[in-house]
Amino acid sequence: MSTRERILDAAARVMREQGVAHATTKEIARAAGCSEALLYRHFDDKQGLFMAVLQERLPRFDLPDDAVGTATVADNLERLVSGLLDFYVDSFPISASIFSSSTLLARHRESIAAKGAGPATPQLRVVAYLEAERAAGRVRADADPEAVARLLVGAALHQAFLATFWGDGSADEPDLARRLVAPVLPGLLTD
Amino acid sequence: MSTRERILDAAARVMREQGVAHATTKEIARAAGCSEALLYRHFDDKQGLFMAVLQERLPRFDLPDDAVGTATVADNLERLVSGLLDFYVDSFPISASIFSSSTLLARHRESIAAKGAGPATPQLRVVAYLEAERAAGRVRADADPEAVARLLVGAALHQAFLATFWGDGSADEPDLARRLVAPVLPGLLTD
DNA sequence: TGTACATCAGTGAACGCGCGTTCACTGATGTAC
DNA sequence: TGTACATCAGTGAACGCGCGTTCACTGATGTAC
Repeated sequence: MSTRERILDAAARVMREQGVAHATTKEIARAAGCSEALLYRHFDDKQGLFMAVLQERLPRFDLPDDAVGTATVADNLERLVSGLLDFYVDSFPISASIFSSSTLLARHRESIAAKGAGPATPQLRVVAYLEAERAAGRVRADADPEAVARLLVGAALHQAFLATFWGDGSADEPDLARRLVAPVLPGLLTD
Repeated sequence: MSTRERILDAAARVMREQGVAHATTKEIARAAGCSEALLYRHFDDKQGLFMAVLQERLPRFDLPDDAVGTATVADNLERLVSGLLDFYVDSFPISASIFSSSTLLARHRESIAAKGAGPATPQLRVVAYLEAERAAGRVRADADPEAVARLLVGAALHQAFLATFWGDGSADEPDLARRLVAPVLPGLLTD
């Protein structure tokens, strides 16, 4: 693994485990097993390193959306929510760092605008799935895909918020994804 | 307004507008219109000031729960979600500060454990409302109040996340609360 | 009433420390002839 | 093959600055006699 990658891993790990306030150049270098000086051979400055972490170490949310029309909608949604739970629990601690500084947030916002992706991506994926199922006739015509997507995505984010707050992998309820999907099914499925 | 309150307001404002990374003693004192030295007449140290902000300047979530049995469940839920949206949009920026430092998070977690309240409070309030309505026979016996509460609370948190990210009061959709409530009603209401 | 002292909110200036950053350097590896 | 030089990943030590914190002090207000 290249040095640059090692440094990014180390920075992400420190941010995740100790918080961005403790992510000093000294601490990151220690975690990467190198000198502080070496950080500056690979990144312009500390903010540049943080930006690189946000761009390259925030997990992407990928769903296998070839699921349209296969299995049941309930099963597909359950797997989707299960993926959302993993995604947010994983990414929340680093995502939270973005909000620690208005200048970092502004830079990240711009870099997001430049490329695709962004914080609404997971929601958009769920909306796309639901609309595809609606087109396929398995979801009611009068359903509100965006509202349903917000509910499911939101619940996953909320769970990540609580898990990060309590530190443990708190409330790893086995059936959580299924329980979260169940309440929206009656209004969603065609008869 | 007492000096102490002015300092707390100033610190909360800086944290909200610039992020906790910019909330230095110099900046807080400037915002409060006093000397840095004065901060230490009212708080032990900077972390003590931050703790006080978290305890005294994070809005409490209060719902008027005398609504059980009155109006319709749909209307009550809509007002509840509307309150949740305001609450999270308001509190998110400061809440995010908690995660910037593992030591601050640990101290806050302890102070939470000592008193009541905590990040699960909004969810518990919604659960309590739904269970009361179920006892009153307006919510189906086979409904899952906790899952529904997580969906609604989560969607509100998610909205606050996006709004804070985009900086504007982004997506102040007029009917959002109603749209978020609608998808869970079919599985919730008794016939 | 004046006078002497106590109290207290608030400050300017300094303190030391740890931060982000730079610089001159090293030592290993590659390359030309 | 040896030799002279180039390249490049990496570092120790220093730099200046801004941070959190403290201290001796001020000036206004209250209080005792």
